[in-house]
Amino acid sequence: MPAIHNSLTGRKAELEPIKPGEVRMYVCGITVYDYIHIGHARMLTVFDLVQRYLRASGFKVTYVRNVTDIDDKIIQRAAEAGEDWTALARRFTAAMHEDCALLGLEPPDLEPRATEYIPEIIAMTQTLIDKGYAYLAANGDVMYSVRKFPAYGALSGRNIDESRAGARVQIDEFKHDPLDFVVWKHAKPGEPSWPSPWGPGRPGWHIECSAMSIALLGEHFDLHGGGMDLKFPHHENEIAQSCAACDTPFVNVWMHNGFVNIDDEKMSKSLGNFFTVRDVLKTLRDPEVLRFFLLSSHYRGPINYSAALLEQADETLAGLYRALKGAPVGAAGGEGERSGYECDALQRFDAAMADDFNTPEAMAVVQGVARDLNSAKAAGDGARAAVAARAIRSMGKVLGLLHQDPELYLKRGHPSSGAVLNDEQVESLLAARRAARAAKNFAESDRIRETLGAAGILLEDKPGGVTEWRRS
RNA sequence: GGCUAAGUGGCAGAGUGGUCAUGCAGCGGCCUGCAAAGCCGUGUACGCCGGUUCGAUUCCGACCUUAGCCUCCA
Repeated sequence: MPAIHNSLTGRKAELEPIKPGEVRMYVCGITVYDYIHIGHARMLTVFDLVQRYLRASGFKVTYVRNVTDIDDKIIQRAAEAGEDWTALARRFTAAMHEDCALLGLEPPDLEPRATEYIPEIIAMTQTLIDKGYAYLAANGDVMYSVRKFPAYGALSGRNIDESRAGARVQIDEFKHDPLDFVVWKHAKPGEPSWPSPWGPGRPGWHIECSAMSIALLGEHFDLHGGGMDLKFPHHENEIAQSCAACDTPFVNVWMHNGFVNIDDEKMSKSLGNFFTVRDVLKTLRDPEVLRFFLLSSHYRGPINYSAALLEQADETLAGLYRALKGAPVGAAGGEGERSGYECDALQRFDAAMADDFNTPEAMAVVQGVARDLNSAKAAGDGARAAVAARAIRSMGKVLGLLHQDPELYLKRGHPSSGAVLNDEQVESLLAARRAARAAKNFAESDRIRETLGAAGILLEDKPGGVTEWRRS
């Protein structure tokens, strides 16, 4: 059983699914008012990994990741752009899906949109009012009365009496208590709205996740994830709503991924250190570099983003593909019994992953096998190489990495180096160099190598007069 | 002010009460016409101060520093 750090208890514990063999998980997805940024990419990648690993471990997984398609920012952006808010939300949902596909993310099993769950949201709001947890404020909003829920603060570990609400927040005169939050927002003139018992309005942010997760996964499910910053107040509020409405424990394990920082500072639009996935991908040889980078540190810690670090990730990943290149596939003993060597490697990999998704440690296992693969190749031991390559591929599959054809991967140019020469031009220069080398005209062959090198083409002379090449 | 993380070698980043993380970069060697790639070898790393211990980077306590949350936010 994998052990997972639970934000609710602050400790690591073995996963105990409510239904044996089955994991139901909900992750707070994207509010679609803009293109996704690398912070989103980390969250999406982390939970894609969680989902993949749990499946690889034999669990039946139901992975729900919502789309928030009604929200203040969407309305605001649409107004600014003179675009219909539904059109804007649809446009950025499609863009998000494109980016997710590039990042190699498996689609969630279910992807509910807030606007499709208005009846459920209204019903849940009514239940909260009926049970005395929510009230209709004088301004027409339905508010949640935080003081009515004794467990409030359990997830974020805060005592509500010690919070200095009001010190930095404008106190809303319509709230009975400064901590109270909006469940249902009444519509201002011209705003999108749905009819409700409290007049036309729209859901608050927190209620949508409560309603959608319960509608799709039931009142009590296994795992709930999201970014660190959602712990408070979003997830705290979700717990307050769901537990109050259903009188159930709601979620067993809460997972929160760390942030992507820029120069050790939080990425934000106001600081101007904001990177969209689209822009970052333009600077990379392959989107896989970003996934590799994001998984090369543990999901709960912060990760610092910079072009230099991505460069390092590119080099390391390329090294893995270099090892895989030319490794025999399904050679002697290929598809049969796993050797002791392979079992050992896979076990160490699995132990790392089962320990709260320790991807850095898991990747160190992959590196070790890659070294053995290189040794086997150098020794001409095809059988050993095939076994190692197969182990790397199966570990890579769990990580969502190393699934590409090494040859094609390595010949793909790095955008910054500029693809000056096409494959044919490279081949013809290589033919000329081969002739020069055969004639022992090394001055000429070195000149050609330099020409190629200047164009970002790296050569490797192999035994038997064969020269392999790749782009830097 | 409250709460929560974290401080590891040039860089990134795991982990552990007492031989090894791992990768990138560096250095030496092998290989190569020379390279490249690869392999082998190589670096008195664990914020500071105390304590526990035969022994602490790892446990405990104080301190310093940094980041995040406390307001929309992955």
